[in-house]
Amino acid sequence: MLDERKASILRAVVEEYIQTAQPVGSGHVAAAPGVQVSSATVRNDMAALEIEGFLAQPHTSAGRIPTEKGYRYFVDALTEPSLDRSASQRVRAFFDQAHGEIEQMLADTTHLLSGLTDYAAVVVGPAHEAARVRSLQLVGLAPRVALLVAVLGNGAVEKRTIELDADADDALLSDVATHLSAHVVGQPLGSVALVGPAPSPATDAMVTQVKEVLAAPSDDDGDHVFVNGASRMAASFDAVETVRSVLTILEQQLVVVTLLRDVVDRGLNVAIGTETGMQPLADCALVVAPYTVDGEQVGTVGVLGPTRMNYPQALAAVAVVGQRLGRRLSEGS
Amino acid sequence: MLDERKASILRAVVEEYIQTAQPVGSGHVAAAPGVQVSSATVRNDMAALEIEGFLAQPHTSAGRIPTEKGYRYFVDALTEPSLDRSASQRVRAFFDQAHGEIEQMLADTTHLLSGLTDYAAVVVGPAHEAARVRSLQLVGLAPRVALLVAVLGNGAVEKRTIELDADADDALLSDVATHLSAHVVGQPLGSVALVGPAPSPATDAMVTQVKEVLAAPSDDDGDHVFVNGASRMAASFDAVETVRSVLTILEQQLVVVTLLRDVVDRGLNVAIGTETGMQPLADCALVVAPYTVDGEQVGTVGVLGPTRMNYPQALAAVAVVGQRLGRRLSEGS
DNA sequence: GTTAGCAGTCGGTAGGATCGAGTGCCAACC
DNA sequence: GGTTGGCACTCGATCCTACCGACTGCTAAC
Repeated sequence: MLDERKASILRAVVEEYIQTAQPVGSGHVAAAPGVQVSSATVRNDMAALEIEGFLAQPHTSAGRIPTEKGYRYFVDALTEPSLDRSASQRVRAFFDQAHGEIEQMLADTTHLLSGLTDYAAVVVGPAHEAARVRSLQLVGLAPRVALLVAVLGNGAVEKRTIELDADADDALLSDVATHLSAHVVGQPLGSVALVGPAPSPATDAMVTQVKEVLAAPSDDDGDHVFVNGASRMAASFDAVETVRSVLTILEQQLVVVTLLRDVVDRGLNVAIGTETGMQPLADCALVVAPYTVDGEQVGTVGVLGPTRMNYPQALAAVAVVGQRLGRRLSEGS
Repeated sequence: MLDERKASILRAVVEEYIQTAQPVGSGHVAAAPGVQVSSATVRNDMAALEIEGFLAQPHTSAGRIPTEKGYRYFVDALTEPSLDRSASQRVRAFFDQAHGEIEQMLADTTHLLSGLTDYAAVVVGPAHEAARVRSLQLVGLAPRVALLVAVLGNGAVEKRTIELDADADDALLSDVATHLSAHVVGQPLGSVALVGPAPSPATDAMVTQVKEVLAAPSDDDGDHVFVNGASRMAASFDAVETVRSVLTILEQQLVVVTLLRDVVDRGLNVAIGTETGMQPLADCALVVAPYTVDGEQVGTVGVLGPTRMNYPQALAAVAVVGQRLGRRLSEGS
């Protein structure tokens, strides 16, 4: 909807503002490669862009800064950005050596992503509910306390403490576990179906109780979120109050998960300012990418930075990391 | 070593500075309860306190602020502080309802502590190495990948991914696990002793391999640290650079663990500014308390705030929470 | 040893001048 | 008609100065 030249001018403003954090004047834009007209012409177009809502002026005699709408246009107009050589080298190296516990790997992924972009990185891990149970075990901790341990197909471990109604020795627990295993192993944790009658009454009562615990949603809503690089995020802002309120968001895991899920569900890969739907993130932008394991979306990676973030780089990094992470997680299963 | 009156004056300065963050003048000190002399006398003593290194003057014609040495004297002179009613009520309520996974409980404890003090809270969990193995299991994830899952006496679960040298079916894994269990269950995870010869050659080779993995220190050094309330910490400082560097520290789990351990090992319950041994924490103070399970120190709780923190409150909160946490964790075993 | 009084210091704030980056507009130009 | 150079104008940022006020250190009296 913007003509060629205005689009170039908008792009020049965004790019310079991202770099300098200073309002951009017509002179600078005219000097930018890709803009071949005089500063007077730029001024005319910038005035128009302001009226149309793409740019704003902090005060009369200052340059322009992009509005949310301006960033949005800029982002939408980006051609598929690609990662520079050294960065993609880092990504490759990381995933080549990645191994071990899934949680550790997801946490390390936030390190990688944060290091690549210099913003805060977030990784939402696969929901345990969706993974198939590979093994189930009951371990007694105290006379009336047992720990239910379920190993899932992707290597995650889900555990629930169970307060038993009656004393149980190891043999009984073992019986219950064996009985449950027969019905639960191979099924997704989230859809634990009916379990048939148990061999003995004592076992049966306990089976029922354990099954209830198993079927109940886990304490943490079954979501696993890893955050890293909050300090890098802090460096992007100069008002400590902004930093504080963003930190408050990042500390609430449930909020972070919901936020990412919302953005992904809306089909976006970037949420700018109020597009995030969170007031404290008005000065932030969120770049996300879902990742898939065996063709199914199971999680999300993302970075959180200032609205004036380096979108091309962040988009490329998030896309590549999401893709590689999904591929890596698909290998095991 | 300070006479009565100087001590009162120092205390008055520290208390007011903690509240206002403004240099404290002689007039204010003279008006403080506990100081019965005129401002002129206070001035004389403050000059002396400055020479002795307890106070500093940001500039001539300003009030005084406490130095590290001043805070240190103040803290050492504190009589065992106690928590106010509503706070101890909160602590009691928390531990009365606390239940479930140990990790979740430790994480919730950081919430509690952060909420009580309005600073960042840290809890270092019991090292898995020290806990006795209650159950051990091997679960196959892929033809040559197995997950070793050890349930520990305190309800924690330790897991290690094992890349097998040879293919293994469930029966073989089960054999190996059974064999290992016999030798490992009941022992501390950290001191997995020799395991006798296995029934069959195939089993034996795998037993050896798994035993190696089991004996190796875990990826995360066996320490488990939970941090919360970084946003509250941020609110205590007005230089974003300070916030950033403190966040950088808090993000490095290993550094945090080492830091707390060092402080506890030195027999301190408060580390002020450079006493922490970390340059970025020069403006911070750390209040810590170890907690014991069955009489043995297994972890640490602490809060991190500005040097001008509310020491009495923080000390009381950390002490009480540490004590209750230890007691709560002792129950189960 | 303590206190009242007083001169002196210095950061913080307010008012005013200046500077300069940047704008909007207009007239000329292609 | 779109583009451009020129020009008057705006307004934040910077610097200076004056001033205020919260302190201090010192001295002399108690």
